[in-house]
Amino acid sequence: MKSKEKLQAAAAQLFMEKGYVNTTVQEIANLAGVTERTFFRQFKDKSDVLFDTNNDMGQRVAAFITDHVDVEKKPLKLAVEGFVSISEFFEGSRERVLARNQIIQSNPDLQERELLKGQVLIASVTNSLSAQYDSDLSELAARFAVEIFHMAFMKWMKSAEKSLAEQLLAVYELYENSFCCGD
Amino acid sequence: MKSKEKLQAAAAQLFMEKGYVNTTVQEIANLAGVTERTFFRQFKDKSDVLFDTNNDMGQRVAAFITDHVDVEKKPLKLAVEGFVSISEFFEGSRERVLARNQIIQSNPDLQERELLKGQVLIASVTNSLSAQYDSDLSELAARFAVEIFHMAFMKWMKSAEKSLAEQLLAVYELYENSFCCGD
DNA sequence: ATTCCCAGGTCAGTTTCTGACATTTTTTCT
DNA sequence: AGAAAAAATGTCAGAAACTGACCTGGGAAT
Repeated sequence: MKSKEKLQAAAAQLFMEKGYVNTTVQEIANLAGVTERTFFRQFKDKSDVLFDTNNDMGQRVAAFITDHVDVEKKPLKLAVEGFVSISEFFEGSRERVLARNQIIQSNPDLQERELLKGQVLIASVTNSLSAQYDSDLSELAARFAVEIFHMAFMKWMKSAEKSLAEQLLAVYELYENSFCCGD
Repeated sequence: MKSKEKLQAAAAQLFMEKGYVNTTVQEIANLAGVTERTFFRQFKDKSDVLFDTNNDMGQRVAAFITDHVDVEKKPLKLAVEGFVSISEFFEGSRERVLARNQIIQSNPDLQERELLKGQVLIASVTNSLSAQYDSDLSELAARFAVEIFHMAFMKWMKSAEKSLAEQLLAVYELYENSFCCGD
């Protein structure tokens, strides 16, 4: 087990036990059996330990989009389908996702970081869309799609009744039924 | 001049002169003629000095929305009009806004904080919309409206050719023409 | 005038984060 | 295998961000 993973595991455990603010980087490092200094070599700051920096999700959604080019289809629809395509990835780890989200919601710093991740996601999706669509249109669609995902994700976490994919489609349909065509 | 304002002025000056990361809270406090301690009494952290906490903008947009209830009108349209209604507020201080934005774009921490402000904005708009519309629909419209504002704002900063209001309507029309009706 | 209040000062301490350099561990090359 | 190179981690010193506890002076209220 690499030290990075050990640190992530240790952090997750301690954040759950005593909360984010009450656990010090010292403690995380100790529990992981390494030095505080190597924590800061692996992660740019304390909050970083909770976030994937590699934008896995963005890559996957972008891949789906580039694999399903279809000039007939509206960009937002395509982007939302991209998110649907990765949604089952979350279904298996509902527990972990919920726990992680609880930690994040407990602290403004973490919320901010989560939002920044959203920006990276937008950039990925924008980029993959812009191979087929106008640049502004791509960005707008990407932003809307990420917001739809965000809402669906929140609803999915609040209640287990629907799958994430279903929530995504539900929000998308809410949009289609209520926003489109005229004022 | 209250110490809070002196600190804000000092911070703005120093951030411009030497950049955000290179200026210390010490220096800001010194230039403002107060102690480091009182800086942290006025602002929760270093970045806080750049942000209005009172959500002025959200209040104004929300006020417009509640003043212009119209069951015929789609919520997104109404929300966008809310943003249009406050857009002239920015026109007068383009210089300041640009300078401030340059500082913010120079540092991830500041970008994150700006994004959190966006969430507060979303909450305000959602709240004002939900007096007339379904709760989920209100949130979705608020999110989309804020994204439209965000894009328009960026374009407005990049070039002075169009007013912010014009950019807003341009982005909104891009949405109307390209997203609506069918897949 | 006396009390009270409160913005600000003082100080000591914790925590986060970085730079510089030493040491260990792993990989690569022959 | 064994030397050389490279990557990871340790050590240490220190700056900067932030907090808690307590003190102080001067203005507002009664």
